[in-house]
Amino acid sequence: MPDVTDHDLPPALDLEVDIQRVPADADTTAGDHDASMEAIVELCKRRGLIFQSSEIYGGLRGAWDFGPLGAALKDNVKAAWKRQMIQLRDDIVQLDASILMHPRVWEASGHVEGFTDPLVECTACNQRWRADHLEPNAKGEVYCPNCGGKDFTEPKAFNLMFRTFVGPTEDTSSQVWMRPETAQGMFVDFAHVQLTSRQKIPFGIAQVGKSFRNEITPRNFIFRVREFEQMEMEYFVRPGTDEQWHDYWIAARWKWYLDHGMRPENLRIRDHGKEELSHYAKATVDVEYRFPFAWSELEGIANRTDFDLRRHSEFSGKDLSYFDQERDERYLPYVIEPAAGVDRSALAFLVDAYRVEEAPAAKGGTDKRTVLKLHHTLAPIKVAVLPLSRNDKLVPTARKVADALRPRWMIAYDDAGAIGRRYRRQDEVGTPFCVTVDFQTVEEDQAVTVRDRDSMSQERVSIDGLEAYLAQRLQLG
RNA sequence: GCGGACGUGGCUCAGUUGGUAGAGCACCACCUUGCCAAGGUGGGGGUCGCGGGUUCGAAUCCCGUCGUCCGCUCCA
Repeated sequence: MPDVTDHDLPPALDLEVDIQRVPADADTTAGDHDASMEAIVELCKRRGLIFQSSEIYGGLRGAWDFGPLGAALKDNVKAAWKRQMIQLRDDIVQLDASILMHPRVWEASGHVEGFTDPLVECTACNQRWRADHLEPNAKGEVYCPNCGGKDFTEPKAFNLMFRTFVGPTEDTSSQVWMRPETAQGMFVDFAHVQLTSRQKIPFGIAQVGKSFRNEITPRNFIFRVREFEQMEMEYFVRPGTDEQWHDYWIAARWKWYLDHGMRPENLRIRDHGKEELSHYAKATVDVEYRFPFAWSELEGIANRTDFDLRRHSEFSGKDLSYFDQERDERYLPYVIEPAAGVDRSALAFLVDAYRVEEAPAAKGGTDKRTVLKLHHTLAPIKVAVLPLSRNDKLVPTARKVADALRPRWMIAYDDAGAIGRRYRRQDEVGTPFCVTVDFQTVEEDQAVTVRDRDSMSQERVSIDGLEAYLAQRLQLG
């Protein structure tokens, strides 16, 4: 086998902040945090960002709806991910595979078997256990670790995948699964995408989409849910270069979170322990965020080896190996997979941006303001246009200013209530800039006041130059 | 799935021993030449998660169900 050349290896990445890497058994306790989960949930509900699914019917556990601003935030997270993963590179292409796939896909992937836990229940104390986790005693009898009872219900298979049926009959031949991860789409379509996009290894396929897992216990707001969205990328590399590429993607993903405003002290990389590794992985790290409830996973970055392509080759009978023309050799690529959760990332960005600060009050002294210091790229609304008061002189001009900016950014227009109150409203949902139209604007200078969310400083800017000014101040991309 | 707590207007809550719901904030309209929330006047909005039961009568008692939180189990 020829030597591995630089051509196959990842480029170096400059990191402004060193990666904080911790061992598998690192403490998960979150400690003090600026925002409580209660405060976040309350804000999301009150401002219509995120609320329970099917609320008028009592809600459905583990399912959440994203309202106008929440949907915009989530879109911005996904767009920021796709920008880094796809738009700014020429070695990664996008895929949008279907949620329903051939049932054999999930046999090959190991999900039919590996995602099924045999659960038994102790008839004495009703505690439930995984049958394969119960330890026999000296006599070889299986007993309940809780009460010592020896009578259990029959093992009941609990599969984390949702099941449904295609076509008019509901029998086993028409049964299909709803995907528990988007990754298999990239593996199953690997050869087709590689060929048609004329990519050479190393290269990647990226996908953003919904996945479904029938979690036993949805918990922590939108952190663990049954229907969720993933941002996954499968990067195919030459065996032997996989560990370098694994390190590269860990660094690249670390950088991405920081580039989008996440505070480094709330972020860390945790290695998986051996018993923690998935059935497909040779090595995995989690990108963890310090949520108010605990350090918890935002993203897993796994070295999946050639497990998936090998299994799909076996199960489908189709050769999924790659032929390297330069080397004149054929091999099954190894895969490095950064797989991030959209919903939990959005939650982490919200928590991280949430501040309660001292702010000057109108009648002297100070006052509290709640402000989401979201990165400009992620803010649902970029600019709010506010006439100083609702007034026949100011409103038409303010409307005109707002309409002129709309084609370029998400704009809010608000003329209800006191100006200070409206600033607070915009702070609360993270709008970076407020533009205020006053009497001086229409009577004298055709200029407006631009107020900065973070510093609360103000600057006078002519209407003619407003768009260019904002474009320069907004840090997007 | 088990155990515990809980579920009252958009939000946060109060509702005494069961007799047909209140507050603050928010919201809407008008007034206020007004730049960082909580001035004035007026106004809309809940039948008490949902279903059933007991009762002359239930937000208040009972059962079921859905949901939330904590712990266990499990897990991205």
